[in-house]
Amino acid sequence: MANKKRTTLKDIAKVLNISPAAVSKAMHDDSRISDKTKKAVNRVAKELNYQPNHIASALRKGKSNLVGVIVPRTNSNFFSSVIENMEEVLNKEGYNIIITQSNESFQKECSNIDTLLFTQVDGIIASMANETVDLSYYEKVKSKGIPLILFDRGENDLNVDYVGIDDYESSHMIIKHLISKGCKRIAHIGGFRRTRIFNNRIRGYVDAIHKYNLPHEDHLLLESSLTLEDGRAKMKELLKLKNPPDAVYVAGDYAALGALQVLNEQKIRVPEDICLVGFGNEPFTSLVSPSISTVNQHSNEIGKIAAETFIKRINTDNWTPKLEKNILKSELIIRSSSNR
Amino acid sequence: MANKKRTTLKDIAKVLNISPAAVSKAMHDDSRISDKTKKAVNRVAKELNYQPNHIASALRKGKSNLVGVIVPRTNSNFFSSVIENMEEVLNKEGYNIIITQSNESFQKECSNIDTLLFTQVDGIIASMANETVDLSYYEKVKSKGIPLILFDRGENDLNVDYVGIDDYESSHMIIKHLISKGCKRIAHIGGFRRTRIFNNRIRGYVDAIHKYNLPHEDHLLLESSLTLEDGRAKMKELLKLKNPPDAVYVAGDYAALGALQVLNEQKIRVPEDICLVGFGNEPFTSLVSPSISTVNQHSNEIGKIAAETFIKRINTDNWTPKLEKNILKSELIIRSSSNR
DNA sequence: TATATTTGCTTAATCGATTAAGCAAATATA
DNA sequence: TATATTTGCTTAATCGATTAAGCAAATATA
Repeated sequence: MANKKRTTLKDIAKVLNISPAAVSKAMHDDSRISDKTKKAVNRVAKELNYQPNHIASALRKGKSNLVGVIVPRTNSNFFSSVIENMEEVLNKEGYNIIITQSNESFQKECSNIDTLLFTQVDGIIASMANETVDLSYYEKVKSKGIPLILFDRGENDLNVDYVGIDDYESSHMIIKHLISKGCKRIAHIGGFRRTRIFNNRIRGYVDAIHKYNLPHEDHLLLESSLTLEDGRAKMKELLKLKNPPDAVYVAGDYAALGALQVLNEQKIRVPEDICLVGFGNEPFTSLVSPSISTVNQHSNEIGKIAAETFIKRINTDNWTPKLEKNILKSELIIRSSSNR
Repeated sequence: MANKKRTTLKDIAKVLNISPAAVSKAMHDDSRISDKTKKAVNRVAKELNYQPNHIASALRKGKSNLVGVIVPRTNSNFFSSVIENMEEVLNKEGYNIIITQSNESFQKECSNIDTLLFTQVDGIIASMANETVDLSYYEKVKSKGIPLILFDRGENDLNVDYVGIDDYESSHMIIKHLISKGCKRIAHIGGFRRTRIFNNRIRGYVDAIHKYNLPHEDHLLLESSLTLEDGRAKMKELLKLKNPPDAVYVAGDYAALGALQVLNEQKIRVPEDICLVGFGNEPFTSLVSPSISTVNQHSNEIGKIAAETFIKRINTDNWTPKLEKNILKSELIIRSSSNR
């Protein structure tokens, strides 16, 4: 293979008979370098096909221009869209991202953090695994003094910047919508209470139910892992009640799909007999029949804001303890499953 | 924030009153360093919470231990699963990966390649965008002398290592299956011929049709972008034929879903009136009704082999022109849409 | 006992790019 | 004209880890 050595600043300097330092400054458009020299440097750089050695510059400047990203899984419309938008902002600022997946495993998440720190990333943007309760690894990131930004699955105790949607308010929006469709007994298949976002959805559900004077019964509120399978199981539980609900609000789209499958199998008409609303706007929600009403979490905005928050942090030397908590409004997408 | 400087080899050396060189060697278990010193070094390293500066070592050794990955999009079960398996192999060997998405855009793909080269990756593992015809950017990677491995969407002209499934044979398998279900007029909604994998599926379809003496008519073979929308359009075209097919083999799952929607809308029974088979085993194929028969591409194996091929290449100094072409057997998953 | 080898380290250079400090020539200002 | 400032560079050190070369002491071999 062509193993010709790469061109360095020194090579350019030699051609022009100036110092490497002058070349470096010319490349960075330093005001103390003449236009003539700058032009010559750029010309020779192009001729020799110069590509800066990013590693050398990283070592000298003490920063890698890499941002680590940790997500539960990339294989989800929400996360991949967040990443895409994050990337756009960060690339523009000269940063590249290293994406890692935790697969919802706490252990994998910890090892990802170690990997990213080892790679000397300049910051970490993360959404936590469902399993994660112990925050010591994130404390480790904080103690390194590099920016840590959480999104979607954040943890308030950590005291770091956060971007996400207003889960509490989203629940209100859903309940209000279901009531407008004439629903009188609304059940909630929620996520695990220990995860903040799911806890907020549950609180929102309970408060909205009270606000509108609907029956709030313990067996109408179930906690779930929100997998498709568990969505099926929880829907079956609800159908076995002697007084089943006329609407079900599920805190995740996969579980909502499971619920829908059970309803279809049992020939219960959706939305005529039971209205169904999911959460997350996964693409399949519009593909199944009936299509599932769900909540759009503005993944593009979240990605963009998370990236911008990072940029802001990295550019302020004087660490300000003021945190950015960006809570976005979500959007209810009404489809067949609740549109009666 | 705690901005205490990171511990370096020098710090450890100072504590033990030996040279940084000795510390470095002790860390790497050099045979010329005494056990006593090694133990002491490890003890102090732990005490001072030493983390090696990856960047400094990368600069000195001329390698970054980063592998660049380019995929059309991470938001697909196939690609995210490939990446997951690749990561596992590479992490074990001390490599980290930088994932980038081309979003099926040739231009984005080129800029991703530039980004990765700029980041000094030690190699690139890629699956090409649909748009990509011009290979000059990949030639650039080759000319840098770093390993380039392609998977799934590869291009034979490039003369690089490749991992994928046997698309030609997969088509045969599908046609054979459909014939076993009594189908007599089998249509194919294929991808763009310029992409090798789709061309192979088309060739496999045509040859199998001939082999089994089925009618091979031009209007039964359509070329498509394989999006959901185009799947719908092409299915409508097929239904307008005066002699419509009794089975449709679609070269991608999203397009297959589009086709299914049209069939459902027009009250054509699947599989009774028309059998449907997709390609790729995207999760939703098992979720829609009827569930869609499809082809599993062994994403885990592909990821593993691609990573292993990279490791093999990076560890052989003497460049051997012998290429690895790994063609895996695929697996047909028979579901309701073709099981009559 | 005399020489050869091995052990366990040190010294100094290196990977490229960057930057603080400084210097001479050119230009501006008093 | 004398001094101050600006311009356009150079010199040398630096970011940490690594490694070739080498040296003295310890050990092995003849």
